[in-house]
Amino acid sequence: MAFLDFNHERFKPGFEITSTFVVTNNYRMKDTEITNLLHNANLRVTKSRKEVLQALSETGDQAISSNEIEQKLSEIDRITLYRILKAYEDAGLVHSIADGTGKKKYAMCSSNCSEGDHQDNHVHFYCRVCDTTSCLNVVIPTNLKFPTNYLVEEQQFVVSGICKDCHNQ
Amino acid sequence: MAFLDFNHERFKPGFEITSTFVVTNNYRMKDTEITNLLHNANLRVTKSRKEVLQALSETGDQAISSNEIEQKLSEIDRITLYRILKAYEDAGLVHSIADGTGKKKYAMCSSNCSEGDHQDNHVHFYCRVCDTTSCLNVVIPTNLKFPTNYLVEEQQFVVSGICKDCHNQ
DNA sequence: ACAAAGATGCAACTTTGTTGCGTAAGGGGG
DNA sequence: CCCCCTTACGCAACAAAGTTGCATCTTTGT
Repeated sequence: MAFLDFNHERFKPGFEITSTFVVTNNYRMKDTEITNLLHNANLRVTKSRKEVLQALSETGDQAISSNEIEQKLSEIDRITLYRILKAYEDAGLVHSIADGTGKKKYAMCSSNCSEGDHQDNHVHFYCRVCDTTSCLNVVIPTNLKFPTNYLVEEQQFVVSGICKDCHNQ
Repeated sequence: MAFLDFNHERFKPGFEITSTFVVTNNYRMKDTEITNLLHNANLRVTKSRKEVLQALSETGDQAISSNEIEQKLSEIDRITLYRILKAYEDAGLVHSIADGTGKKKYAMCSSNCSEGDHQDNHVHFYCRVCDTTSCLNVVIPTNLKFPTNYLVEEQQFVVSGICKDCHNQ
């Protein structure tokens, strides 16, 4: 856990991003992969749960809302979906983003998103043209000089504007 | 406007915060001040609008929800309040924060928050204990090395955890 | 003071999200 | 393979946030 004390220390996060920006794959997971993922997370394997993970893996780095998942799956119950997403978030399989649109967006955690004390420490981008939120493969460094008094548990860095696809038109 | 291109340039914002963390005043604005503020923003001066600005100025650096404002004012219509807040946001008098709670929080813009192309470029902190969101007097620098392709218009940096008051107990 | 422009207030509605509870299904033990 | 406990599902009902339309009232420039 990092500490904040803006009175005594400089707030100098010192971004030093080493990774370049690469769009993560829109990989359609195999059934066995999904089952293993659920097993490892101590979650029961059900039809709905597998479908939700499937849907999230297909969208890749693009974060989608509960409603969008519901439409992709058509058969799933709305309330069940909420509960599944909550379970996934608690388990660290999925992270949610408040992108300013008022709707929570969900995306699969990448492998570097550790369970338990899991932080979603990458930058998100919201495009106001195509109304999509995506995960950028750019990590908010955890070695920020956060001083005392404030206990920092999570950080969300959402950049909004126009994404590369919409901007090139 | 800054540009993003994670392929060619390092995402190296290079935080260099010069201001220290100081809680801004919970200053109760005078009636004439409020009137001037509205005039300068080309907004009509009405009872409700003055009261909303009053309420927001009283909370100071603490961002509050539409609902909280409604309760402080008791007489105001819920829908009118939404419209007032929208008008204030458009005019650059007020900025909103998506702190992850699902409710939009509002706070007055400080003087360095320029109108028009107004960015709310300071860090926000959400405390999960007292359930409050506050503006930190710490600015996200605008000289981030944002390269091409992505057009960056706004940035929101929300840090959450436990605030100094709740942590010292 | 008048008239146009704009703000207000009410109704009705949509969307998002939550809670409770009976039923169905998963999965470990025998 | 079946039983049974635990957990997930699905429905209803509800709560809260936010939007739209429209008639009425208020502000403000002339």
